[in-house]
Amino acid sequence: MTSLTGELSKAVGRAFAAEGLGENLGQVSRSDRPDLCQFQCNGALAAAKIAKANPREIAGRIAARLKQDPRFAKVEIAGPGFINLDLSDAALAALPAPPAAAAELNGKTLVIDFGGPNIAKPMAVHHLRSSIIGDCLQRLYRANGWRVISDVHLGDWGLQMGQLISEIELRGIAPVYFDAAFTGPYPDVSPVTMEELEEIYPTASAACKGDPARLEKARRATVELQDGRPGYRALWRHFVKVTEAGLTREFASLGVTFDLWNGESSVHGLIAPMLEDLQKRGFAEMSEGALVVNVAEEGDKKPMPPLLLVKSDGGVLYGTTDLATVIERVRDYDPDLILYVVDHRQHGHFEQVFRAAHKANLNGRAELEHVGYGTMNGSDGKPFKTRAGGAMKLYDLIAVAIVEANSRLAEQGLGGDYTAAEKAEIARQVGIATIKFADLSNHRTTDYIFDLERFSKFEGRTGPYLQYAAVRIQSILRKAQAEGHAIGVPAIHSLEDRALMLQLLSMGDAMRAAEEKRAPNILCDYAFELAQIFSRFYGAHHIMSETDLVLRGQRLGLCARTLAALTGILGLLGIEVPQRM
RNA sequence: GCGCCCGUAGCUCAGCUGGAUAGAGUGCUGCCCUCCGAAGGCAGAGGUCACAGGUUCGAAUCCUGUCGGGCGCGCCA
Repeated sequence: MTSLTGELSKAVGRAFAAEGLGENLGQVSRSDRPDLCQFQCNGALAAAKIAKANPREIAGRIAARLKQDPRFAKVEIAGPGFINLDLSDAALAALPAPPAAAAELNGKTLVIDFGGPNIAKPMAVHHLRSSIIGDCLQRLYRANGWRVISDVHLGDWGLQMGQLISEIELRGIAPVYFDAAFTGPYPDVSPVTMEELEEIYPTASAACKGDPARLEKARRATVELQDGRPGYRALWRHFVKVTEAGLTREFASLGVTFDLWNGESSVHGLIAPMLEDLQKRGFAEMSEGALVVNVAEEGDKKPMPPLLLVKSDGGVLYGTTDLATVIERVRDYDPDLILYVVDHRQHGHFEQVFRAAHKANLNGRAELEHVGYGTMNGSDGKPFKTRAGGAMKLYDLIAVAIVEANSRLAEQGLGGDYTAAEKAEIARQVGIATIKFADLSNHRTTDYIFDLERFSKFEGRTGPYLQYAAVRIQSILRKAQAEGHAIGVPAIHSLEDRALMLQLLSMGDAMRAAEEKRAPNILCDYAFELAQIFSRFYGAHHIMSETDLVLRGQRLGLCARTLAALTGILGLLGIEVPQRM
């Protein structure tokens, strides 16, 4: 995706270079003062600081050079030394339309780890963030030309598994899996359903919390599972299978997909060799009965505990599997970058894992980065709970949003001629859009106040507003087609045309900035501004009733381009555009 | 205790590699459907950017301190 300000920065940078100044001073951005100009460059101020010279004098020399460039309709010096720029309408119109999707590959590979649901637990609202931020990023990186491998990375190998197994033993639900004399084969059908697991897990977890002996039993079961006890493995496979069936449905309802359904257990075979290698090379050592990697570094401002690889009871931890997973991903994909889209409270953990990986040189050429996001709290600022005190299920949240969308559809009195199936599909698309946009439009690192009302709003800066804008354009284009009106090449005749064209051409900048900062909210901002600018254009000019056929064609051209851009960005956010709504 | 993050309009939030008059949505007050979809558009009121110092020609943005809030800190994930 080409970057408009990137292109302009090159031109201005050349002017700086020609004056013997740093080329990087020529950085151009959209103007903070749209009333004064379209673009600005503040490099003369920085240059003046470095050279201890007069900024306006430097700006004047740069401006003189830029005036030679016919693309600029205006080159002005303002204030202390801003260089203000306007492109000519001809230059704007001549710029290529940003492609709506998939650029050519840039040769870079990303592995992205997100979702991270756990076995035996239904997805709760707090899984929403990782899922849709991660999904947005994988779509964005693909659109920006990366080869992307996404991995759901199930939590399927830790103490929780031992808690489940031991609880099932205590309840006597399926004794065959605990009979050491049994030689198999084990039953094909799971002894527990997903609903039962959802009840068993919290019970077991609570029991372990209050009873050291009970916890010890769970620990032992975990180690035996990891060591390969056949009955435990067979039981565990049932847990995984039963859970995956539910998770697949949940992710499908969100429109989120993964290339890999790996889990912590996937790297089990890599752990023993990794431990041996780390010990042999002197990176792992025994400490307080556990095998650890010391990751403290000189200059640390805080105590940095070691990364625990093997507990004193012989079990491995998620840091162990995370480290082994780095090895696996480097081996299989040789990525340039591995992103972990995980709650920011895990920051310390990832710092340990990354340090260990770097120290032992396990990460190949891959940069490792924790893309943290804010926690989800209730309106009281405390971790979100339902009235009953439990975590709200993601499924229930989606259902609420869809019900709201449905009632709005009915309120509008529109869609009287829609079939029931079509109404249901529209409500689903609108409901999901509401949730996704409400979540993604916050900067990912800010702590999140979960508010049901917010997830059901349709006015203002919301997902449905954007869908509405796109649907309205589709409607115009459908009518134009029905009446045989030609769609022309966009041209600029008015303020509204110009503003819209500028915004359309800035799509690449938004995508680049969102990638660099791993920040979906930048895409949300862009899409909202685009829709707003279109609405002004739409309010100011007639399209279908325009009698000047050339003008009408040009406006239809702007509509078509806007629709492509809007649909494209919404696609990156994982938001679908209904045919009508 | 140590460390990280945060404190911007009544509310929910952008902006933070320093730059011109600090933005949006919502809520509030008005206006706009005998013309393409009003889930819309336009206008108005609303802010000592927590506080105090400092660096700078210039600070919401950088530095220091204070207050307030959140989070993390070895055998859970």
